Amino acid sequence: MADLRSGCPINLTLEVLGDRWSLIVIRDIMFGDRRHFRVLQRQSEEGIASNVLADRLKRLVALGLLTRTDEPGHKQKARYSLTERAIQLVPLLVQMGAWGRRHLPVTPRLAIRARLLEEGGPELWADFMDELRTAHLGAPATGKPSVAARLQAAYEALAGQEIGTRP
Amino acid sequence: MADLRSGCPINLTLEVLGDRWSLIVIRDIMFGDRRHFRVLQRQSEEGIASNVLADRLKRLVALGLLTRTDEPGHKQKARYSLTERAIQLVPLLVQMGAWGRRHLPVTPRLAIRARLLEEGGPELWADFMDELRTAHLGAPATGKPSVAARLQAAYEALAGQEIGTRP
DNA sequence: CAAACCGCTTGCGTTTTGCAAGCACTTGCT
DNA sequence: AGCAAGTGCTTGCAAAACGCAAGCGGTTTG
Repeated sequence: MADLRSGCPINLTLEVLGDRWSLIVIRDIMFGDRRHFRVLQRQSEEGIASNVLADRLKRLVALGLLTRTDEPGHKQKARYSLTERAIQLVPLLVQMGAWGRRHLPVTPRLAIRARLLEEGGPELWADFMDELRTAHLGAPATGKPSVAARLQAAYEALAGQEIGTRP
Repeated sequence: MADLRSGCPINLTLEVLGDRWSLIVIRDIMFGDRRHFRVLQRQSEEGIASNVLADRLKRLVALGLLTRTDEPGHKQKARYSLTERAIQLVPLLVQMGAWGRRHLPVTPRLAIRARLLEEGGPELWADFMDELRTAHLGAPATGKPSVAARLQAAYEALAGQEIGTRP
């Protein structure tokens, strides 16, 4: 992040996240709880190439959006976690989901989480961010019912329906 | 937009806007009221190349985010306007500005608009969107005090201060 | 002890980007 | 009338990024 084009907030955000893959990686770690390289690569809906994934992980760690730690009890397993910085991207990702859902040809199965988060409003986002803090930063649990679990349940319910409704 | 990687709302938004220049162009049209090619190119803070600008304008028109019309009374002048789709990007751009302002090395002069919009909240965004509708879609004016003017005034006030405060 | 798995690298062809120059045309000035 | 300035955009070319497939040195598992 040496040569910056300008100090405009929107531009700077674009310089950090304005490519086709960085936010995909963050999305999968955040909403899919995919914390390991192979999982991020192979369970990716979009099919990210391993060299690109490696590059993005390195870059996001360097930018302070992810941290890389060794998995305890497994010498070569690397575990990626979100930083506070990345967790604060939740409202941005929600807005991206909201806009995409309104204006682009989304599939219902993949849009359900976006819809729930959008409808939940800022309070739900804050709960979800707190949950991410316990999962990724080791913050104490709040004891509230899990937002992630609700999102996942809705997703699976729709994935089940889909067998009957789409070929 | 033929071959899509997946139907996830975030991914689709990224496929449309996930590059280093598309949102810069929209930002300049939206907040800087730059509606012509040469102005977009030469008054760009970030220095966009003319071929990239041409490509992005074409692409954004094709995607339904901009419209291109001939300027009345000037045969070769083209005027770019935001569509409703693009106007609905306001909340997303506000979130991008908010995140960038918190986490990246912004310059105060360029961050002031982001700050005002962020602090104004959804009501201010809605007013601003209505204003964009009158400016770009020919919607009737609301008669409310102009948000764009307030943003511009704040920007200029800070640009004035800056002469004394930064070399 | 072999097979599966781990994060990641390498090689290579294709696509996108960035930079500078320029083009056909219109407008404004004198 | 004539000419400079301005209009949106194109072209040529080098550099960087991307996408794909294969594979590598190590670890863990059965």
